[in-house]
Amino acid sequence: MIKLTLPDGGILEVENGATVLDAAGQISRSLAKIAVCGVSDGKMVDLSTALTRDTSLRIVTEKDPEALEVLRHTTAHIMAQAVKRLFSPVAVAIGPAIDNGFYYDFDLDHTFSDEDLATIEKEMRNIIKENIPITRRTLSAREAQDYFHEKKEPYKEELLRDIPPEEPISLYEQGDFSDLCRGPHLPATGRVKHFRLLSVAGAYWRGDEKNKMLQRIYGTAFFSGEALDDHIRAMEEARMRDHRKLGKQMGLFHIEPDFGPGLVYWLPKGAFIRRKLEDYLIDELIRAGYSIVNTPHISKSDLWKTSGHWNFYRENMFSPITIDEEEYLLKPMNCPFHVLIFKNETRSYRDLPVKTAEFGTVYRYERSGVLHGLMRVRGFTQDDAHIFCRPDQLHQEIMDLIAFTKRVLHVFGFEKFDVYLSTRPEKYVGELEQWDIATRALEEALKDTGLDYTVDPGEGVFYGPKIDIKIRDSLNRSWQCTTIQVDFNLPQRFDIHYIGDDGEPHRPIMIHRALMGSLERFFGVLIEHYAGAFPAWLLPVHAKILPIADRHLDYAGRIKDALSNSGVYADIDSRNEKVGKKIRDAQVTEKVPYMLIIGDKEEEEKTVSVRSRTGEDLGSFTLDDFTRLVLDDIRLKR
RNA sequence: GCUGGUGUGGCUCAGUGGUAGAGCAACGGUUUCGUAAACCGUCGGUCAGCGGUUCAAAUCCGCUCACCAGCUCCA
Repeated sequence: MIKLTLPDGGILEVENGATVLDAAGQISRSLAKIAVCGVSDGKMVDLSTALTRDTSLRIVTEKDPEALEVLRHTTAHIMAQAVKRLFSPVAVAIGPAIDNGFYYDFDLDHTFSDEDLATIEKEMRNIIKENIPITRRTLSAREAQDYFHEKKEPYKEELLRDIPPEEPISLYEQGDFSDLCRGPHLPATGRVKHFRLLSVAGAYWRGDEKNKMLQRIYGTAFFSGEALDDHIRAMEEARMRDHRKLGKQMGLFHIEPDFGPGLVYWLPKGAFIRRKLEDYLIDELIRAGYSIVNTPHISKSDLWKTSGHWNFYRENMFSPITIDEEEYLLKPMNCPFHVLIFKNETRSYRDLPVKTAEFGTVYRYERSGVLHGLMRVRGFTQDDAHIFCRPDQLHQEIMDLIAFTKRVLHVFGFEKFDVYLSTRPEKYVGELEQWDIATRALEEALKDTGLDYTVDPGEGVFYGPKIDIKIRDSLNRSWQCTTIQVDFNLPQRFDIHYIGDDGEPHRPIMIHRALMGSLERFFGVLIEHYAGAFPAWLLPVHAKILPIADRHLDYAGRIKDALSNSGVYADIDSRNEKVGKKIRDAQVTEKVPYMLIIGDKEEEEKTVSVRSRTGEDLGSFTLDDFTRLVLDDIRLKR
């Protein structure tokens, strides 16, 4: 007998050699039914794993988050098996579980179509019906090499070469299919029930564009039909919220693909919202001690040579413009200009930190395949700022920035963030020692604010490491907006300094930061986050007045004027339409916060009937009460 | 940039070799209406662009551009 320590601290005695499933069954029959795998000694193991010594054991069930990973991984194997049954020859590459599902990469001559997905799905259902046991066996590196060589799986052979020789190599087999895999897996194909293949796309082998492009099939799987349906519904919801769709429908922005892909036109309503965002932010910036500046859109290439952009960022810059035989470049960043503003006067250590902020419009060349609505464009406006500070101020400034960022993002209802610390990339400028100091400063600030963060090795900018804060929106999707970057390099390149209390010149440290990131992207995120239903404080129309018949137009006009005098923006739908149609347009298409329905009754009682865009009838209001309601919304930014 | 798909009036889409269609929007009228689409009529397209095949091309072929799903990259 051996002793198993369970998560609750209890000890379970089982026979030496009993499997994880046996142990689960010994705890309870129902547990064994929903068991997916086990965690023993901190390692995920199959249900069929034999236990041969005293150890800790936790049974992972369908309710645990890790279980989905196992399910999806197994579903990926079933998909690969189906593809191998249907097509030949096929080489399989990798097929992991990912955030919302799984994928598998294949190399074959036939190109998959959507019809193929249906066929593959059908074959997968066959495999599931066959309820094939999934078994694991381990073999030596040599055996594995021979095995996959014989099976003509060159990608597996390549993967094998990267596995350290001392590590055991495991193979998972289900009937006519086998795969190199760490596992664990479900015990049989029949355990997979609710899945869906979603799309097919190209993907480079190992994500490197120098390698061959493979075909990737994406899919997802869940333990219950409801969970799968929920997920499909959420995908549908995300499609409905797509900022490109809503932007068109609501008249927020526009792009002219024929006259400049990735270049954004802010339509009146979108431009109004942008102005409100800018006003709000400028207010906050001034309060936080920033100076608002404006700088040119182009400058001579010399500036970009000095800054290092010409060497390290050229592939993202637009081609030079020649003016009076001099070469000018469109700015991809604002930082060199802010450095020049700093340099424009002699700075004392007492002046520091100097904080310059600008809504600076920059242009970056992006490869044609990556443009995406407002999220990825070629011209955008950053809510950019640069902080020039003394070394002893660095830590506090970063702390302040993180707090400032959180405060502003909370206003928009963003409560959850993913924080990344990106370290030195392959192409970089400056000395290693300074990179270390900068990276440490960011890391310490992160630790001191108590934020959880992930290190992203090699993902920093060429001049310094950075903290990226990704926003989770209302659908729990993640967007990168905020970035905080420490830079020792530009101050050096431009030879800027301040006079210290010792009367000597000293080099300041520079922090680059963008909070919303780009106004375009932030706007896109907001559209999807709010599903187009912007809070009143950002909107050009707070209330749509909907007269029932033409004879109410006079009263409608008087209401509009009265509201306007108290700072509530109202519009009248004076079209010759029935009120149902006016409601539909105001609520569904325009998403105006309030609709004021007025007819004989309202005119008689000097009231308005208020309907919210959520569809709720809020009842009859006096004009004063309604004004107060809207002004409260605006004041509280709700 | 790469792989696959798509490109038809302002919008959403039908039309697979034989004279370009629908709904919505716009415009003109009728109707004056009580909480998610009234009715009638009118206008509007060198079918992304260029070239080719054909008696004949939105439709078949080639190139270019753009968009979409990804890969890669990033605010």
